[in-house]
Amino acid sequence: MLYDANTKNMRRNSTGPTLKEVALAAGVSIPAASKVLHGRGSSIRVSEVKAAEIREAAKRLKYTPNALARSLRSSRSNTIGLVFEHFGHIAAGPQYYVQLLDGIASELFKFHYRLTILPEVPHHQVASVLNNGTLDGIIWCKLPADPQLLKELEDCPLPIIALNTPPASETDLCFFSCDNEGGMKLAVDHLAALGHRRILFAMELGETETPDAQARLSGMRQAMEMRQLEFGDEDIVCWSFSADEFPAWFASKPPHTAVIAWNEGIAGSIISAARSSGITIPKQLSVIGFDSTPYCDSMMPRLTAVRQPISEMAHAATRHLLNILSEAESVGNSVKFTCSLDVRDSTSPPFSA
Amino acid sequence: MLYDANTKNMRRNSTGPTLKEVALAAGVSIPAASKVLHGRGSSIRVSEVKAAEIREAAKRLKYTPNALARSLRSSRSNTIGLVFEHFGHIAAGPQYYVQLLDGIASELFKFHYRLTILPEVPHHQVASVLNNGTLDGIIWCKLPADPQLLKELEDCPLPIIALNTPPASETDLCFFSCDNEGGMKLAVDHLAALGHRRILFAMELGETETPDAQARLSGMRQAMEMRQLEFGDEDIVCWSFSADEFPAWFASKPPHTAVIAWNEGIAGSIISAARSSGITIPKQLSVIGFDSTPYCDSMMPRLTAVRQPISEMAHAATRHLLNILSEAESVGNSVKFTCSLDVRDSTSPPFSA
DNA sequence: CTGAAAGCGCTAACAC
DNA sequence: GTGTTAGCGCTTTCAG
Repeated sequence: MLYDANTKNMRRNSTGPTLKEVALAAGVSIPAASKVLHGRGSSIRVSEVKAAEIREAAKRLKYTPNALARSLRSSRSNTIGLVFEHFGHIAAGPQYYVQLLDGIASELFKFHYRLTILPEVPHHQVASVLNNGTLDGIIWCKLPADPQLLKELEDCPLPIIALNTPPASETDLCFFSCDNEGGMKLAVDHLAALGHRRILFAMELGETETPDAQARLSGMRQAMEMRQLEFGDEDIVCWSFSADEFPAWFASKPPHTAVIAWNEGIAGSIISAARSSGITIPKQLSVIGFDSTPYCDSMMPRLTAVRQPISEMAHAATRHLLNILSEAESVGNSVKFTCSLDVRDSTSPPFSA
Repeated sequence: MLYDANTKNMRRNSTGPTLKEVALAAGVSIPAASKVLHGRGSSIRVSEVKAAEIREAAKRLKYTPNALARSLRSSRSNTIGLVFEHFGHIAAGPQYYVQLLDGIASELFKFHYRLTILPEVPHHQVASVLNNGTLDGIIWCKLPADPQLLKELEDCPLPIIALNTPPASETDLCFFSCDNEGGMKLAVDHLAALGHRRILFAMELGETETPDAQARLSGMRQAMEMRQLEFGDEDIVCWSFSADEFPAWFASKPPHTAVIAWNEGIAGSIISAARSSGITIPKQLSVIGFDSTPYCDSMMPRLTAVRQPISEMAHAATRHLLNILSEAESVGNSVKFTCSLDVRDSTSPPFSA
């Protein structure tokens, strides 16, 4: 005997008809229907006649497979989770974030994965948020260098990719990042070649402790040292987005002739602050930003900026995760991407030169 | 007898320990453990002693509830799906999209919902993509006015909110949109008050057929008519993002003294095209954009723009969806948000005036 | 070729 | 108080 039409579980719930109902309608067993409609089960062979009936029934009933049940069974959700440290910034902040998101999503979609954006994950309970069956893997942007967090992540059985995070020494997570040091060197070299000797680094409030920030700082330090240019604490400033304090700063600080900004957002606010203080850029002050995005072209003057290959990085990281998922492939390969410099109009030889 | 320790299902799979293992470790039944750890089941009462043991076991084993199983049982995934018509634009396009995304996400996270970004949904198989158990509700941005699609959506048992979509007459979906007509009227009024009589509308390639676009166009038409200003096909132009054709256009077209741009992106490209052609803005040409975002402030001159309350709209739409979910509340309330005008520096009386 | 049976991990109704 | 019994919808042996 097959399935009883008046079992109480036959109620049409919100998810629509089930495989059982289709099987019933077609007069076959559930596994048969499963095989025909989803083509999995190895040991089941269905005659073309029955198969046609099953397909017909499914169509007529508008059968929709329940992904939840399938995932529960197969331990595969076909969904990747994205963790953004400081997601709140995504709209307010630089374009950088969107490009990352875009790159990840487009790659994922190509392979029929879904993307779930997670709220900020409490660092002490990573597992319960991530490892709950709904996610096949994680991409964590700007993973903080908190050793305890790293430890927890390693205990988490899910494959995790740290994107835009410089590799941390003592773990075997997989890191995708840009060569921050190299990028800073490009910026310093460009300015030095133009004749600048005293250069300011403008950080963003709240970002100073991130691995990225540390890397850029040390990159700048090295590059300046290499050219025997002065670079000390006085040459590092933490900018708030409004930059109201600009005029005072410009008058009081050491005679910097150029600024390297933590990101395009900071650079933009420096430029507009300068403009409203009547300071001419680049004549009186050269400005370089980190991250070369469409933003940079809309500024006036157009912003010279270090370019990290954001989309490439996002693609590569995503692809790597997908590879791990499909073939249990080489985990632990960290990749560092080279930066380049997009020279636009916000840099020139210093006025005095 | 409780659970047998050497049943073969006891293997530690990738999702970690199960309720069963916790129950076993604590020497209680599965429902008891469930009740204590997740506090649901009504009819079960557990002694404090056992409860403590259960909690202890869970902690020791690092038990993580499987959200998949729970969702399957409860028909609730605590996840909202987001459909962006043309998601590809999100990084390249105007900030508008990000702000929407940001608004939705932040509201959702507040209520412990997750956000899943869906790839573009094939219009002929909406149900199978959306109604598969993994989503509690949908927010569809820029829902196209395709009647067949609307029909399919109505058949879909999931609550669906159309965000940034003017209400379509014949459905009972719920629409959240801005008053495009009113916004265009503000723009026209502003320009007319400054003395402009011939105004161009610069659309975006590929957007011209969207409901939003139609609404803005008709809004502009009405506003111009009301003031008895000329407005015909010659006054509508479709701009590609590069706007290389600007100089030719500026020389050949009717003597427009002002442009209203479909969005900030278009406006920005007009401004920079004008700049490189040696045309002064606003003196020789006033420019107004739709969507007042941080972009507008970074342009030179700063862009006068119509503001739709993007974040508010996103919040309201999200909240509404959540309400429907929690109380099966009033579906079908469409809301239209009022626009305002942010006057900045890209508009002035026409040169000739 | 095809159906019955077991079970993914969890919850809810019903005993005692 | 506490355990047993039934499934959520689907897939996968395993018998015939």
